[in-house]
Formats: sequence, C-alpha cells, structure tokens
Amino acid sequence: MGSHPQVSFEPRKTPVQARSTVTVEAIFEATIQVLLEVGPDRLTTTRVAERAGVSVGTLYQYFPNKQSLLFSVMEQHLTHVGDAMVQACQRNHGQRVATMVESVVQAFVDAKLKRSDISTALYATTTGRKATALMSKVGKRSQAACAAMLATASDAQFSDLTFTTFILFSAMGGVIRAVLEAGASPNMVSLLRKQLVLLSRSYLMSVAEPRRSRGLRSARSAASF
Amino acid sequence: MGSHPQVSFEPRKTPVQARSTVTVEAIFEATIQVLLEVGPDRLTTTRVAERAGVSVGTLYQYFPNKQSLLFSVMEQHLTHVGDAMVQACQRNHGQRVATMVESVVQAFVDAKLKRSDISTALYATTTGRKATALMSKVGKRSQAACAAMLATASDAQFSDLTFTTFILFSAMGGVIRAVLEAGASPNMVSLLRKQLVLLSRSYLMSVAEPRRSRGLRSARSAASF
Amino acid sequence: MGSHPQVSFEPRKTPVQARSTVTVEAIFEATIQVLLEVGPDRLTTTRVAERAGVSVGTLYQYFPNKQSLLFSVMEQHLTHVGDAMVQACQRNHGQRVATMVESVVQAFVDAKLKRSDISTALYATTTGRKATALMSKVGKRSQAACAAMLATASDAQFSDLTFTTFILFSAMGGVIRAVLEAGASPNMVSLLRKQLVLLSRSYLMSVAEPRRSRGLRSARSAASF
Amino acid sequence: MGSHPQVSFEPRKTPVQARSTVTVEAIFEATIQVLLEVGPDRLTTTRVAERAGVSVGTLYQYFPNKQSLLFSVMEQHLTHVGDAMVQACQRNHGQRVATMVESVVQAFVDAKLKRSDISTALYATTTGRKATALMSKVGKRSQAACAAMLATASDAQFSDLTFTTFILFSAMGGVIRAVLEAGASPNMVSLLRKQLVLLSRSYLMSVAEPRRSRGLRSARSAASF
DNA sequence: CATGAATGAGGTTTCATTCAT
DNA sequence: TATGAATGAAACCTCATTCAT
Repeated sequence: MGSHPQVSFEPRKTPVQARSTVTVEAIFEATIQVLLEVGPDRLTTTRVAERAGVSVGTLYQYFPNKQSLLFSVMEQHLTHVGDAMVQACQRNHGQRVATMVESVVQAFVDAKLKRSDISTALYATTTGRKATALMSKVGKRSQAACAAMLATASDAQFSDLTFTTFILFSAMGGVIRAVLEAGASPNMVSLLRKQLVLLSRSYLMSVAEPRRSRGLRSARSAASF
Repeated sequence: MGSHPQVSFEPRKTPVQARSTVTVEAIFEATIQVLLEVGPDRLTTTRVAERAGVSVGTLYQYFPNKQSLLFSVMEQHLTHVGDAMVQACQRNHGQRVATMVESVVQAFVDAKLKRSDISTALYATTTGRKATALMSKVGKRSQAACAAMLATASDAQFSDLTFTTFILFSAMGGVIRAVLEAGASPNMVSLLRKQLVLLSRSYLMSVAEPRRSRGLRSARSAASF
Repeated sequence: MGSHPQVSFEPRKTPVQARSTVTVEAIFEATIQVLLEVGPDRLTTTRVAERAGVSVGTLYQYFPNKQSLLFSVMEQHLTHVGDAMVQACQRNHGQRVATMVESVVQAFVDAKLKRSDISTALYATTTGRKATALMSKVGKRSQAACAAMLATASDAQFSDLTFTTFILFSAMGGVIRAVLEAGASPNMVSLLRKQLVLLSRSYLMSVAEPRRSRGLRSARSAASF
Repeated sequence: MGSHPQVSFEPRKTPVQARSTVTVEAIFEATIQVLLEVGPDRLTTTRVAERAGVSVGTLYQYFPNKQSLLFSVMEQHLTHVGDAMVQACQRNHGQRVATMVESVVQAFVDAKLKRSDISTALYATTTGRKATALMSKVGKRSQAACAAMLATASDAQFSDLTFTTFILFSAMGGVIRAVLEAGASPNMVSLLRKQLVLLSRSYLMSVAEPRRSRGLRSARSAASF
C-alpha cells in the first residue's frame, strides 16, 4: 500500500549571519500566522513570503520546498516542547509519583499553551509519513525521559515503562489537542491541568507495583487518595 | 483571527435509487483507498472517480465539490463509530462502572479497528473548521450517551459528567490515534484494550464520588484495585 | 559523469477520437511555429498552447511535460524522414550503386526539405540523452535499410556496411544541416543534391570491392587514387 | 518569421591581468563541466560560479550575462579548432591532394578530440542565431584557408572551391559529431580517421579537374563511375 | 574588487470544475 | 444520466541578475 512519497527536506542553508537568522525567524513566524489565518490548504509559499516581508525567492533559499518549510516549523515547535518535557523529567528524579505527575503535566500544558497558536496551527499540518515520523521521534524522546524519571520514583515501581509512558503521553496529547481545538479559555485551562493530573496519576498508580525495598507501608495504600 | 472560509457542502442528491447507493458507496471506498495510497495532498477528484470506476462527471453528480466528498466520507465513518458507542452505552445503563468501562472501550476499539484503514486515512483529512466541527459534534453525541450511562452507575456518582466524558474520550481518542499511527499490530491491539480499560476506569474512579444512597460499602473503597 | 537526467516521457493519452487528433496535430504544428519564431529557449508551454488555440491544461492532457512535447514532435518528424528513406531503399534493391545513391539522396533531401522548417526548428532541440538516443535509433533504421540495399548492388560489394552507412548518413546529415542553417535557397538546393550524389557515390565506390561474379573490370581499380 | 532576439554579448573586460586570466579560465572550464554534468537546461550561472570556485558576482564581472558566457566558451573552442585547421592548411600549400586531405583530416580530428568533452558539451549549446553565426563565421575561415590550399594542389584543380570546401567541412563535421555523440572509443577514432580521409579524398577527386599543365593521367577519368 | 543574500518575473504543472456530446 | 475533454486560475519553484556590505 501507499506511502505518500515526499521529497528532499533538509533546510537549504543554515543561516549563520545575523540577517539570515532574522529572515528565517520571520518566515517561521509568518508560516504560523498564515496557517492560522487561511488554513493549511490555502497556505501558499507566496503568501508566507509576503507576510514575512521577503520575496518568494528568499524563502526558497532557505527551504527547498513547501513541505520542508512546514516540516521545519513543526520540528522547531516539537523540539521546544520536547526539551521542556525532558528538563521537567530530569528535575524530578527520585520524587514521589504524585510530584512527578504534577511537574510533567505542568510542563506539558505550559509548553503547549505558551504558543498555543502554533500548536493549533500544526494540528492541521500533521500530514504525511515524515510528519508522523517526526512526531513519533520527538514523542519517544520525551517518553524515554519520563520513563527514566518514573524508574526512580520513591514510592512505586513499574514493569513496562516504555509502553506505559507511550499510553500516558498519547492520552495527554489527545486531551490537550481536544481542548485546544475546542478553543481553550483560561478557566478551561486550569480545569485541564487538574484533570490531566488526575488522569495521569490514577493511570500510573493503577499500573504501578508498590515499591517493596523500603519495607514500609505499601506505596499503593499510600496513594489512598 | 481567520476562519478558513469554505464552500457549500450538502451532498447533491440523496441516493434513493439502488444504483446511486452502489455508486456512492464505490466512491466512498475509492476515496479511502486513494487517501491511503497517495495521501491527502495528492487526492484528486479524478483519481477518486477513476478508482471508483466512474467518470468525474458522475462524481460531481453526487457531490458538489471535493470538500463535500471528504466531508461525507468522514461523516459516514464518524457516524458509524458514534452509533456503536451510543448503543454500547445504552446497553449498559445501571451497570457498575467497571462493566461500563469494559463495554465502552470494547465498542470504541472495535469500531475504530474494524476499518482501521479508514480511521488512519481520515486522520490526514481532519482539516478545516467544518471537519473539526463535525468531529466535535459527533464526539458530543457519544459523550452525551456515555454521560447518561454513567449517571446510572450502580456504584458511583459523578459531578460534572459533561466535562469528565470529554476528557475521557479525548484521552481514548489520543491513544487510539497514536496506536494506529504507530501501525497497530494484533498483540499491540490487545494490550491497547487492557490499557484503555485501566486508563478509563482509574480516571473515572478518581473523579467519582461514592454512591451514598444505597447505603452500601463506599464505592471508593470498592475501587480498591 | 553526468547524464542530464530527464523524466517520464510517454505521451499521456493516445488521441483516438477525431477531436483529440485535431488538437494534438494543432499542438504539434504550434510547437514548430513557436520554435521557429522565438527559438527553443523562449518556447514556453503556454505560448505553444496559445498558438495552438487551446488551453495549457489541454496540452498537458496529451503531454506529461514540456520535454515530452518536444520529444514527440521530433519523433514524428524523424519517423517520417526514416520512413521515406526505408522506402527509397526498398525500391532500389538490386540496382547499380549509382542508381541507389541517386534515389537515396533524392529521398533524403526531399524528406528534409518538404518541411524544412521542422528540420531547422529541431536542430535547436537536439538536446539531452533521450533526443540523441532517438536520433541514433531512427538513424540506425535508415542505415540498416540502406545497408540491406547496398548488399544487393549489382555492380559492387562492401565489407562493412554497418559502418559505411553510418559514415555516409552522418556526412549527408552534416551537409543538409549546414545548408539548412545557412538558409537554403532553391538553387542552393539543386546544387546540394548534385554534391550529395557526388559525395556519396565517390565515397561508396572508394570503399567498395568489385563484384567478382560478373567477371568484369574491377570497380576498385577504377578508383585508382 | 522570427529572429530569436538576444542581448549584448561582448565580454565585459579583457582579462589583461594574470589573476583575471586564471579566473576566466576557471570559469570556462567550469562551464564545460557543468554542461556535461547537468546539461544545458540546468546550467545556471550560480552553479558555474560555484564549480569555478568564485562567486556569482565575480562571474558577472567578466561576463555581462549568461549568453555571453556560453558564447565565449564556444568562441574559444571554435577558434582553437579553426587555428589548427588554418595552420594545417598553410603547411600544405603546393602538395598533392592526397597529402592535403591527410593533413587536414588529421588536424580536424585531433582538434576536436583533444578536448572531445568540450565538443560534446557544445553540441548541446548550438542554439540561437548568434551561435549559428559564430559557427558559420569560424567555419568560413577554415574553409577559406582550405580553399586557398587546394588551389595550390600540384595534381588537381577545382572550379568552385568555396562551395566545395563548404560541403567538405559540413560532411566532416557531421561525421565527427555523430561519432562523438555515439561515444568515441579509441579504435572507433582510428577508423574514423581513415574513413574521413577516404570520404574527403574521393569527394575532392570526383569534383576535381585534372591539372593539365603537368601532362599526367587525368584524375577525372579515374573517377569514372 | 569580491561576495552571496535578496529579488521577482516568469515558467512549468496541477486539478477542481464545467458542459457539449 | 454518464462521460471525459477542455478549461484556466493558481500553485510551486527557478534562476539571471543586482547591490549593499
């Protein structure tokens, strides 16, 4: 069956000089704006260039084709989100599960909402093998960091963290997406945080085994909520 | 910000005659196939018609434009899934939460996986306000049915079921999507079912209040998993 | 080293219906005209379509790309010329060399000059591997026919006809090309014919061995220099 | 009919300084290479500059536009070939026709094959009035030199040398071109030389009148067929 | 003088949609 | 009603050329 073949993709030149960096940044920003304003179907390279205040030619100096532009924008955003997640996870090694969950959810929601326009714009762009692969790759990185963190939980232990974090992140991702697509109002957001914490914590606890080594009361009973 | 203006949309004629139904069905099927084979960007009405074994002209007899075709395909699929969900919910009024969860997850996974090709194909098409609106609308129907069901749970009661089911379905949707995009292998699927049950049950229990009226053991302690 | 990669090439649909044939013919003719008027560098598909009185879209229904259009025009012309040559050769089996030469030169000059505009136009298009390959292929056919004919000459025999006819045709081709590019006036043309006959006949006789079976004076000794 | 208008053309500055000469030479060489690697359609000034190890700007210091670059490359090559021919002709005044032919063919083949890559590359560039005119002009010079030489032949005399040499050179040119395009193998080349000698000599003898003053056997009667 | 980022006109190609047959 | 040839607006992308640094 099909595989939606696509083309090269590597950005054409890495902008080293100051002017170039500015240009590329403007193009990125313009892409988001156009995406939000007219939608992905009617996003044209000309429109993006126009909005960025450069000529099409300039755009094509940095991106070999339209796909690569969209891909780069996506990559940048996902990398930002991923970085935030990884850091949050690293900061919480050794904590109790509840604390971990709190931090990770916090980081996730913050990262997504900081530029919620970008997140929203990109949902419409998640097309094609490359995009899926990228999302998956970046997802894996966060999940791995999270798994590493959870392995150090002081009050629980897990048997298949790779799969568990995959489920966890997919679920969180689905929820955030739905909320953003519904148009997130501020108080919706605070509700969102709470629910994501509940969702994540209860799921993790339900798949956890109590940590026996400490000879204390079962971690499970500790999570007596 | 923008609003991605789109065009008319209603299917052009209701296929009452037998032949029409066959034709429309062939067009639907062809759409899915083309979507999977060449991707949404390169899906053309001509290609779909060709694959369906009719001429473009004929296609345009049943759908006023390309968008309406895609919209109809999506609608049909989502309606199928929605129906399955609603029925599953109706069948489980008055049951215990655990039973409800089991049934709903079962119905959801079955519906999505029965034609997982369609689900996958459509993820690539979820574009534009209309599509989002449709998804939201169909989602609401299922969520409402689910909420109605949960309200009758014999062992728990919930305070904000509208919001709770929204979160629940978003989470399940996110997980299924991730699994399908990762390429669902059969044993991945059975794992999926179990995890979705865990995820859903633990979340619901964590937001439930025990049903006091029946004077029985607290529902919460019942969820002692 | 390089190979000037090119793309597909097969004409897109074979025009079976009357209308289509007319359209394709118009496009061919328009191509020649544009080629002659503005030269190959400034030949654009839009211009060709315009001149042919159809829309660009129509042009692209029959030719997948610009190259394929030019290629087809070339192919048609070369095939015509080739056919003429082959027929001339077949008509002269068993004749004396002088007669053969006369006929072949006649056919060659006639074919090239009948639509000298096309010949001229195409010289500017002989670019890329495919084009060279086509010329070579069509050339080989004529050369083979000529070789077959010469093998039956009543007054001479040849040892390496493949190579001999290759040289012969290359030489004739070079001369015709030069004359056309110089802008062939009518009396230039009649001179051309005579010189080509001289050139061809003297070359052939100089590489011929006398046909011994007839027991007459050796043709070779006649070519004493 | 059309006239393929083109632009200015004179190289922008005569490279007197040593560095300039080196640069220009590098650009010439790069042009050939690019021509051979990607073909004339995809030859870009940027690519040539890159390959030459200079910036586009620099290239434009020496050539006012792309055409002029190609023209210059062609001119240089044709001038080389032409010089070689003229010298060969001058060295053979007063010789017998057979000797003359031998020398001229030798010079021609050597000149073309010394840088057969250039010859091949340029076949793809022979486009536009200017180019044709240049070829014609350089051709005329060689032909004139050859005519002058033939006029001094010790064993034959010719009535219309201008036309005769035109035919002769066109024929030789056609043959060399065909051989180069077929991909000249070394032993093909040696065959080529012999055949060109045969072709040229027999043609010249067939159009020659015997030189009566020397009272020898008539060359014409030898061409008895 | 050299550089190479920026320009933007213009070329190629696609594809939703119509309409005469 | 079905067909599919024709349409042409509009998208993508290239590349000769300039000019500020």
